[in-house]
Amino acid sequence: MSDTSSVPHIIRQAAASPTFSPLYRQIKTLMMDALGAGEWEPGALIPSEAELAARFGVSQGTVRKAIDEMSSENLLVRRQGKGTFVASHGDPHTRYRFLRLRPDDGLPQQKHSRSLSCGVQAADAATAAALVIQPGDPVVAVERLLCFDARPVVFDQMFLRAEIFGELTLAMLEQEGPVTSLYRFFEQCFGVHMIRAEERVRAVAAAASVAKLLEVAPDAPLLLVERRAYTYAERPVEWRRGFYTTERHHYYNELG
Amino acid sequence: MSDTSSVPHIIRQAAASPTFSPLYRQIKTLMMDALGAGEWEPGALIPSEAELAARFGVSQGTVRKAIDEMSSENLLVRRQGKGTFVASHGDPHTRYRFLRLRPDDGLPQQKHSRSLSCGVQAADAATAAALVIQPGDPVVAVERLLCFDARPVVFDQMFLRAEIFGELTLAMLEQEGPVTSLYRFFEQCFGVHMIRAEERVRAVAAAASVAKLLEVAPDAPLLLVERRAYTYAERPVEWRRGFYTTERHHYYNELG
DNA sequence: CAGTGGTCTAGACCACACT
DNA sequence: GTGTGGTCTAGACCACTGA
Repeated sequence: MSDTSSVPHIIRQAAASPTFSPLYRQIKTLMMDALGAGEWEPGALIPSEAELAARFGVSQGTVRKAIDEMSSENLLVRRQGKGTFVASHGDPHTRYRFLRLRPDDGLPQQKHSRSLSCGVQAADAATAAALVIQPGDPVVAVERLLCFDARPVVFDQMFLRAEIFGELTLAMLEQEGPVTSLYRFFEQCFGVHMIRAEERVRAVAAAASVAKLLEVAPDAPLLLVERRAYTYAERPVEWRRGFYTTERHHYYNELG
Repeated sequence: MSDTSSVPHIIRQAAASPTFSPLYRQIKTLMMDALGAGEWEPGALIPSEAELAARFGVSQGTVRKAIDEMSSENLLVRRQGKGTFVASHGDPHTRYRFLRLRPDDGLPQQKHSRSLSCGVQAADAATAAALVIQPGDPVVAVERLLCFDARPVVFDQMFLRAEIFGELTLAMLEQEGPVTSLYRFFEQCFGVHMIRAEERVRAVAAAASVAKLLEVAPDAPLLLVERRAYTYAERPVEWRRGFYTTERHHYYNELG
C-alpha cells in the first residue's frame, strides 16, 4: 500500500463531470487547505516536489504546476537548491507588501509606528459588512500613526475580527516595538497570515482631529484608503480606514 | 534545410555564459520583438504552438512556457480550440484596462468622453523626464473630460510623444466618437499598443478651472492621478495627469 | 472531421545550496 | 556528494472550435 490511499479526494476523471477540475488545481486546493489549517507555518519549508508528488500520487510536473500558481500568487516562495517556503510578512522582501505609499524623492525612509488605542467595540454597519459579520458583533479597534523619518504620514483606524484578535491589547502592540510590521506581528502572535487585500481610495478634506495627528492644516486634502484584508479561504479579517498625507509622498500603483 | 536556420539568435548553452538565459525566455524575447515590430497586430491570431516550436527549433512545451508568461502579462490571450491572439484594448474584456475608477454603488455606468483640446507644444521639464525626451521637444497635448452617466468625473491632461502622435488632431478625436476607448483608438490609428502603466496618486484641492469642469466646489478634494504608459520595449509614450472626483466613485486596487 | 490549446506523464540534465 | 528547484523534451490524451 502506498500513501496514495490517504489522499482519497483526488478525482481523476473526464471533464464531463460537473465538479471536475484539473489535477493540478485539486493539488493546489489540498495545499491551500494545508496552509489554511496552519499545517505549514509562514516561513516554513514545505515538502519537496518529489515528496508531494509521491504523497498525492501524481507526477512531479503536476505538483510543479500547482506550486507555480501559488508562487505567482505570493503564497509560496521557491528557492533553488533549498526548497519551497511558505510566504511570510516576516521576509524582508515582503515586509510591507500592502503599503503602496512611497516618498516622492524615492529615497528609502525609516518607518516606525505608534499605536494610539486598542479595544473591543461593537461593529457598525459598514464595518460589519466589510468583515462579513453582524452589526453589533464585537470587533477589535486599533488606531495607529505611521511615520516616515519621524514625520507623521498615515493615520490608520483598524477593525479586526474579535474571534481571532480578541486578546489583542495596546500593551502587546507597544511591546512588539515600533519598527516591526503589523502583519508580521499578527502572523507570529495569532497565526493569521494576510494573503490578499482590496483598497478603495478617495480624496477627502482632513477633519480637525486627523489634521492635528498628521500635522497638516484642517481641511487639507488627504487620501482616504479603505482596505479589506483576507486570510486563506477568502476570509476577510481586517477592515482598515487610513488617512494619508500626500504632501511628500504618493500612492504608487502598477497597472499590468 | 528547415526554417531553423532563419533563427540564428537562439543560444543553446550552459549558464556558465554571462549572457545566458533559458530557451523559453529567448523565445519570449523573439516574440516580444515580433509584437514590437508590429509583425503581429493587436487582436490578430499568432501561429500555433506547434508551428512556433518548429520555427524556433524547440519543443512545444518550451514555446508554451514562453506564451504562458506573455499571457499572464496580458500581452497574449489564449482561446482553447481557436488559437492564441495578441491582446488588444479593442477586446471588450480589456477595454478600460487602466481605469481604476469605479462607481461606489458598483452598478455599471455609461462612460463617454469629450476632447477639449489637442495641439503640439514644447515639453516642460516634468513631462520630458516622464517621456524620456529633452525639455522643449515637441509633445502632443490633449485635454479630455470623462463622464459616467453624463456626470463629469475625470479631467485628463495628456502628453504624447510627438514622433508617434504628431498627426493627432481634435477632429480625429471627435470623429472617433465619444464612446470608444482612447487606447483602442491609438491602436487602430497609430499602431501603438499600451501594455503597461504606472500611476502615482495624490490628494489635492481643486483649482478653480478644474473645479468648474468637474462641477465641484473650488478647493474640493480631488485625486490627482499621474500615469505613465509604456508600449513594447519599455518605451514610455504617454504621460497623463488626471483629476478624479471621488464624490460618487473610488479608485479601486487589488493587492496580491 | 482536423486543428487548436489544456493537461499529464516520465525522464534527462543543469544550477544551486549545504554538508 | 546529495538533494533541491529549473529547464527541456517527447509523446499521449482530453476539450473546445469551426468547417
